[in-house]
Amino acid sequence: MIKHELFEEDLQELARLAKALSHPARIQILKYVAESKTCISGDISKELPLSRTTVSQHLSELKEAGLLKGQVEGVKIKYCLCANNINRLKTVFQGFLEELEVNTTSSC
Amino acid sequence: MIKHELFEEDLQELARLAKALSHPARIQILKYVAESKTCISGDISKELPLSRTTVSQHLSELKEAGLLKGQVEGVKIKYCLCANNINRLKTVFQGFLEELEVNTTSSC
DNA sequence: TTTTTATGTCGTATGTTTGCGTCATAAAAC
DNA sequence: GTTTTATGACGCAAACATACGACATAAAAA
Repeated sequence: MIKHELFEEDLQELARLAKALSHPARIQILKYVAESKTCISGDISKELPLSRTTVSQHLSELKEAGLLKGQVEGVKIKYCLCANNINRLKTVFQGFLEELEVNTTSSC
Repeated sequence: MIKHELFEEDLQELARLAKALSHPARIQILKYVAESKTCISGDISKELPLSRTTVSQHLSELKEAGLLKGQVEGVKIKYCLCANNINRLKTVFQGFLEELEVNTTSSC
């Protein structure tokens, strides 16, 4: 009995994406990968005030959400944004934010 | 030792807002309040596949995040979007999404 | 071939979220 | 004044998230 499934799929998708962004470490990772060309896993860990293990877990979550991909390069792993899903993220969020905008009549 | 506080305040703010949107019930509530003029607490509960108590808790979380306000009207409580903070939400998210957009060179 | 380096996985502790029933309260209807 | 209606607050259980040390693995360097 997973209550999430009782909601419309588009609500679930937006909620899943929002959840991926719901921790400052994951946002910092996404920003860092976006702005750096290198984006090696080890470099990411060094940027954050968390243990390497914990960062690795946050990386997995972002991979799970489809926002990142990792490519093996010898011993190292090069992470990069997954353009398709980042674009999907934008579409979904912008659509939602516009829906909220339209009726600012019911606001206070 | 709250690890969240080790991150920059702008990352924390975005994460807090994303967390408020990280459950389909809360997204449905925001959409419903945005599109309906009435937005009585009881009506909201009836729209969702959750108990009234649980919906009330989600409403509190949205209030806590500043996205909603409730005005007492006799026995009933009328909910409405909080325009200021909804706009803040838009600014913050759009800024973030643009940052990700700029360097799609480092993508795959 | 041994050691070092980069990384993921596992187990576990602690903390947070979700979901709901029961209770309390206060306005409105009777 | 009693009952009904609408609602939040409290307390609890189950599920999930966060954080990390210890271990495993596999490429590269020595």
